[in-house]
Order: sequence, then C-alpha cells, then structure tokens
Amino acid sequence: MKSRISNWTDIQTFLAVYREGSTLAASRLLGLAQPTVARRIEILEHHLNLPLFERDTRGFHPTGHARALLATAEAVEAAITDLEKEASGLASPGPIRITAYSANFSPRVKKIFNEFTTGHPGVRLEFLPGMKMLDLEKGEADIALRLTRTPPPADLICRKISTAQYALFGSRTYSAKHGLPDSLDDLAGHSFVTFEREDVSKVMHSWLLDHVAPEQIALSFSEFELMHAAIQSGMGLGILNLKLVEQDTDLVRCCDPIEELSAEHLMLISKQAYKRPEVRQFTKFFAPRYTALFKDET
Amino acid sequence: MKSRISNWTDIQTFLAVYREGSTLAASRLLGLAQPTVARRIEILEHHLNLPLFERDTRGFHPTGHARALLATAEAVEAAITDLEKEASGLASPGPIRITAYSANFSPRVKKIFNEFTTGHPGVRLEFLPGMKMLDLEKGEADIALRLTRTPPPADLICRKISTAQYALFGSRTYSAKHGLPDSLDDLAGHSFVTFEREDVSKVMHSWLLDHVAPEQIALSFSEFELMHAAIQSGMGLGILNLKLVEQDTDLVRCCDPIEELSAEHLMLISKQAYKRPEVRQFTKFFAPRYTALFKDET
DNA sequence: ATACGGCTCTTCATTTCTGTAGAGCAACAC
DNA sequence: GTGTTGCTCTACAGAAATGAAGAGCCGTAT
Repeated sequence: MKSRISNWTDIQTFLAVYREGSTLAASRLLGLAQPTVARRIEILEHHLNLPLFERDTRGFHPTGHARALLATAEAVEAAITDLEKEASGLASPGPIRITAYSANFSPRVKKIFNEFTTGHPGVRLEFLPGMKMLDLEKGEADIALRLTRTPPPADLICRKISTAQYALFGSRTYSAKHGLPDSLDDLAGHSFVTFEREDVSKVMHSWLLDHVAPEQIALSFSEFELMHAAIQSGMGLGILNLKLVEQDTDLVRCCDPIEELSAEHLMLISKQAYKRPEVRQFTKFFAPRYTALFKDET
Repeated sequence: MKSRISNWTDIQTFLAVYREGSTLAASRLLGLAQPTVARRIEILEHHLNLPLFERDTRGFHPTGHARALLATAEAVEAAITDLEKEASGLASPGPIRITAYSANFSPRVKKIFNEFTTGHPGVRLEFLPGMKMLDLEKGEADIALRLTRTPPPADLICRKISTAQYALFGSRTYSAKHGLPDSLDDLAGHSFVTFEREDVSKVMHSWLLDHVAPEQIALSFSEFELMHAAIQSGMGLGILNLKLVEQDTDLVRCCDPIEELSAEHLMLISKQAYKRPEVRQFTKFFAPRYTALFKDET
C-alpha cells in the first residue's frame, strides 16, 4: 500500500518504453542513455510492486499490468502537457482578445479600453468585431460581449451587463414621406429592411416575417451596419437596439420595446483566459465601467 | 516555447511550497532538505520561464502566475494519485466480486466458477447475491449479472447473455385444487402471490396489479425466494423466469411468455475492474459458458 | 556460415543532485 | 533591549543518478 511513486518523471519513461518497445529506442526518444531508462523502469516496478515489462533479448514487452496502467499514465502525461501549454501561454502572453458586435466598440467603450491601457501599459488588447459567435471554449477569443437569448455554456465566466431591448425604428426622412406606425397593429402599408445571414441567429428576421407580409420587406442585408444605414436613410423601418440608437435623434421609435426580442447582454470570459492575471485585472477594471454605460440615467 | 518540464516531480515540489508557504515547511512535508526544495523551484521557474514565487525573509509567496497554474498542477497530482491507486489495486488484487440475483448462482453456474478457479488458482472470486442493484461504477462490485429493462450506463462493459422471459406459473398442488387459467383473459377467481420491495424494480408487481384485482393477491413477499417457495407450495400463481424454473417439473406455465416483462440478461463489468488482467481472463472464460446455459437446446 | 542490426546487461568514471551546517534577516514575545 | 522562532541563503562534502564503453544474445539478411 505504501507504493508512492518517488519520481514522477518515471512515468514518462514508462510511456516511452511502452510505445517504443525497447529501452534503447526509448532512450533515444528521451535523450538519455539506455541503462538509465532500464534502471528507471526497474525503480518504477519496484515502487509499484508490479512487473511492467517482460525483458527479452529483443526488447521490453508490456505485461498485462502495464497495459492496465497505460490509460492512467497517459492521463498524467496529458496533464503535464496541459500545464506546459498553460505556462507557455503565461510566459509569452498574447493580447487579450475581445470579440463583440462592431457597434459595441463605440467611442464610449473605446474610452474605457484606452483608460485601461494607460493604466496597464504591458497589457495589449485585440479587438475582433463581428456578429459571428466565436467559440471562447476553443480559444478563438478570450472575452466576448454578447447579446444572447440562450443561457451561456456553464464553463464560461459570465457577468451580466444589462438587458438589451429592441424596437422598430424609422428615420425622420421616412416619417416625412410615409408617416410612422403607432403600434404593432398598424404595420400594414409600411416598408421594412432586415438583416439575415447564415452564421448569425435569425431571431429578429423571423420576428419580422411573423408580423409583416413578405412583400413589405424592401431590402435584406447581410451586414448589420448596412441595415442600420438603410434605416437611417429612410429606406424602411427596422429592428434596432434601444441603447444603440438612443443618441441618434434622427431615428424615431415606432413601438414599445418588443419583449420577445429582449436579450441578455453579457460579458463572457473563457475559464482558460481568466486564469491569466491580466485578464482578471482587465475584467475587474472593465466590467463595472461598461455596465455603467447601460444604466438608465434618470 | 521550448519550455519542457524536465523533472515532473518538480510539480509536486511546487504544490508543496504553494500549500505550505515556505520551502522549509515544504521540505518537511516532502522529506527533503530545504535547499533542495528551493533549488527545484528555481529550476522549475527557469524551465517554465515564469516567476512562481516571491521570496521574502518569511517565506515563498505565490505570484499570479503560480495561482494561474495551481489548478492544472493539481490535475497532474490527481492523475498521479489515480495511477498509484490503480497500481496498488493491481499489486494486491482483491477477489473478483460478482453480484447477481441469488438464483443466478445455480449449480450449473457454480460449476463454471469452479472450473475457472481450478484453472486459475491465484484468482479468488467473491459472490454478492441479492436483488439490490449494486453500483459497479462506484466499485461496489466488479461484475454484475443482471436482468434489466433499461439500457445500462455507457461506461460499463456489457455482454448480452440472453433475453429473459417471464410467465405466470402455478404448482401441481394448486392446479389440483383450483385448476389453472389457460390464458391471461382467464385470471378471474385465482389467487396470486407477488414480490415487492422498496429497493428493487416494481415492474412485475405493477404488471400483476394491472391484470388482477387487489383482493386476488393472497400474499406479498419481500424476498424473491419466499415467493418462489409460496408458488411451489400451491399458495397461488406468480410470475417467474422461464429459464429459472425449466427444470422444475412441479411448476406449470399458465400462459405464453409475457412480452412486456421480457428483460435483457446482461453481464456487466466495470471499466475500472476490466483493466485487471484476471477480470479479463475471467470474462473470457465465463461469458461464453454462461451464455451457453441459456441457449435453447433444440 | 557469417556478418550485421538491434537489443539487454554490466562496469566504472563522471556529472549532478542532495543533505548538513552555519550565517543572516525579520517578526514576535518577554 | 534580548531571546526565540521561522525563514532564506551560501558553501561544501557525500550520495545518487547518469553516460560511455563493451560483452553477449538472438533473428535475419547475405
């Protein structure tokens, strides 16, 4: 029972011999001398109190016990590899990669980034604007600012920023020509623009299809900015985020916020990234300031 | 990037220093000299190219990097512990623990066990008879012979033995006094015995309640053997396994096998146990012979 | 039949690691 | 103030692990 492995590295040796089939080949793999490898296996066998290999003039052949332990030994190796990877990430840290819909990188938000960078000159930030949902868990980004209607994966760190609300908007130009609807029951006869793209959630587009006739949809865009611009130029009515356009006096809201389109506005951080001290610092600095932007000023 | 950890044991040292807060305390924990511990940390820091501790006249204090690596380092430690545990299990193997319903340990089955034990004198078998479902994944047993109507957990090794069929049986004594029903439509006026217990599936008991009136149930047992004996002594009709009673000329089947009670007869082996060579050997020996017992002899 | 390649062992000098001992520093109790 | 405790270092001698070299075994190709 008192079979403690005194030298963890011996497991590496074990794996090398198991895979190569001989201590000589293993020694080349490990950059050691052959007797060293043989001795280490001997020591390991002694510690575990198990014969691991049958010696033979043409090599070391794993016993049933060795086969039984292989998977677990490989788990140790994998854990070591993880550690090395993580350490090398810490040693030469890449920038903190932040993904968000382009409009989230507004002047007021950029100001927060700048303040942080000023206070932490060593830390670089990288921005990945776009509608596409990058996979934080796969390491495609470190932090995401997202509007989502589904609960986020459990293994992401998550801070709630606000609840985003949506409504139909039209520009004053449009209003002058066609007037604006008063409510959602009054949409007949109006024109609409929409946003639709394969790799992005279609919730808003679907909502529109449910409430207006297909022929009312004047234009469909695959870039959100283009749709936004189209609404501004008076080409039709469209769904926009209340906070996003609250500064834009040219756009007029045509209805109450559409509750079924409301989304959680979250700041998501991958667990892996959150281990990095800079990412922690950044989060601590950024989250409250960013949240404050979305607080209703009374 | 070329930051390979040359000595895996250094991670143990790292954890000890992290936990104890000083190289001196860590050295006591590890049974090493204090300078050795300090040197190993130095080496590790050099390999990882990361400062892990801030030195101070009253101890080693972890840096942010050390904190970031802690969880992963502990994963390595856990993997090592697993390996040690598994090895110590292989070194001093306990018996192969086999759980099954008591009647499964019939003379014909015991004969197979005996043949195996004769051929493998070093391997001990332990029998855990009972209706209760022991949890193989928790290590309560190594092998289970089971009748089940639900698919088994994916991480058990599973061999199908047969499909068990059930029907109503009555003894000749009972038959002489009250006659026997011809089919399931003919159950009125007969008495029944049943088996019911908290920790065991109630499928058969429920079936009976669905097909006969409550007052027809003469007796309810919490031991399967007692119910079996009650049927044999003519106290009532009851549901029994066809294979179990095929040798018993005193019992008469009253209906066709009840399809909705059919169950998969499985041999289940925990993955953990299956790593042990003896368990593999036993399975290879036992499974085909056991299966043969349930083949219909034409 | 012989030579070669690939392997395991053993031996021994050498490198590397480890432990002991002691100096020095800071915090704390008295 | 002084003594004590707990810690980090450095220096050096002894212990342990390592590598180089060589003997020997076996299967195979020539």
